[in-house]
Amino acid sequence: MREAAVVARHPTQDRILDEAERLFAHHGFAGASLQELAERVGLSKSSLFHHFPTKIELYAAVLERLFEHLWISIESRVDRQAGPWTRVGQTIDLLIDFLAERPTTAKLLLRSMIERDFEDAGLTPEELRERHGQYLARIIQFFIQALQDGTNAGVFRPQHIGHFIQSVVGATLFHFASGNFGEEMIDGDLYAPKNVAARKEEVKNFIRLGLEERK
Amino acid sequence: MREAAVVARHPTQDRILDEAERLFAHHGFAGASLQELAERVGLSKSSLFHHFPTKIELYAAVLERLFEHLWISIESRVDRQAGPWTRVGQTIDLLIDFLAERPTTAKLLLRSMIERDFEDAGLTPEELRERHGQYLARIIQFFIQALQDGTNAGVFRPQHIGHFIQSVVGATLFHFASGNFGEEMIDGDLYAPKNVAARKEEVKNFIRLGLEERK
DNA sequence: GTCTATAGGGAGATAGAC
DNA sequence: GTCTATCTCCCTATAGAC
Repeated sequence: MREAAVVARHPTQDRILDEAERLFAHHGFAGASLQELAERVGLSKSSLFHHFPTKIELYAAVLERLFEHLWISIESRVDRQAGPWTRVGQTIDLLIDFLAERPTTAKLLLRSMIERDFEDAGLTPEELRERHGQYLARIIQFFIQALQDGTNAGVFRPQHIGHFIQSVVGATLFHFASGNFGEEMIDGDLYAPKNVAARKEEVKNFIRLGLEERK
Repeated sequence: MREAAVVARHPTQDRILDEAERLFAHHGFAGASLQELAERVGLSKSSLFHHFPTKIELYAAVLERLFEHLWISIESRVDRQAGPWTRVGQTIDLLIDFLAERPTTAKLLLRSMIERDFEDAGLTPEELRERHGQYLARIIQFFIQALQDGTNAGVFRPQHIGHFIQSVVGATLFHFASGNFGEEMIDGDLYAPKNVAARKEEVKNFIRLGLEERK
């Protein structure tokens, strides 16, 4: 049985995961080279195989750590006793803070959703769910709960929760992964603190207008 | 000077482009194999090089055709004399129709925005802009114009247009590229006609709530 | 736990006949 | 315009010494 709490890792493994995260985000699973990874970490290529048995396992470990960190960040900092507005707003803030921390995070998360690398490598959906899917499911469930509480309390307009989450995820993940396109849209660095703050307000404002029960 | 209208192509080239579009969408630029492409088209691998000099040129041609078709679809069918609400709504409908037509389109467009394959291959930003950037710029400009007209007419709330477009693009492109994640969210096939229609209403409703000047 | 050496295959691209 | 044959390179992964 996999441990749900933070998995202890060897320091060398963490250095490998850090560099692998950057390479997979920039080049994708197929485009990332273990030779380049080894050089950046300062190891020989074959030493990588001592820590991770295959390339796809390394990729899975990168994603697992990422989803784990995101879940811990949200779970440990959102006030579960607060009202639905507060919980939704805090979750958005923490998600955006997480994406804004490193420019590789949003690209990697987006890739993991649109690509089929695991299926191509022969891993079953069940294996995937046990690895990183468990954290994603908890994050989504946490958000759904806040939305349902708000609807039940009559402060949120009733709506299709799934479509709403698709819009929120699209508006956050896509923005921070959008590269040159996004920089032209907002005419500046996506990751500059003032632009990150502006994005938070944009998304929360959109949520407020979209959710608010009209008086 | 590049011709702005539909570029005439050899039938074989179009068959290659059709299959290449699917392969690049599924596996990414690095992950797509020219061997597999040749087999699917029914040609030998080296025959591909008669029609397209390099893999990256083939990829560029796939994207150029895609952006060209999207631009033509919008440009030829949106009523430029209509009011801002109508133009914005029609553009959203046509964009979603375009994405919904084939399950590969949204993935490919999203990849082209988040990946750096062209830069990695040594193509300059200027070359890219001349190839498919020109169509993207026109589409965005068309949408911006409708938004500005609405704001000037006092029917749209003033706002940061760049951030707003990021939200709209995220809510549409991400949705249709989101694969298993999206299917779990809406509990069904993303491309089923009734779910496509529901997505149109969701996005337009979001836009209406977000743009409408409160009475 | 890290290394050197290498296996074994597939990649993109080219040469040249027809 | 399509083919077969081939080049060269880089890929993931393994073997085995230290």
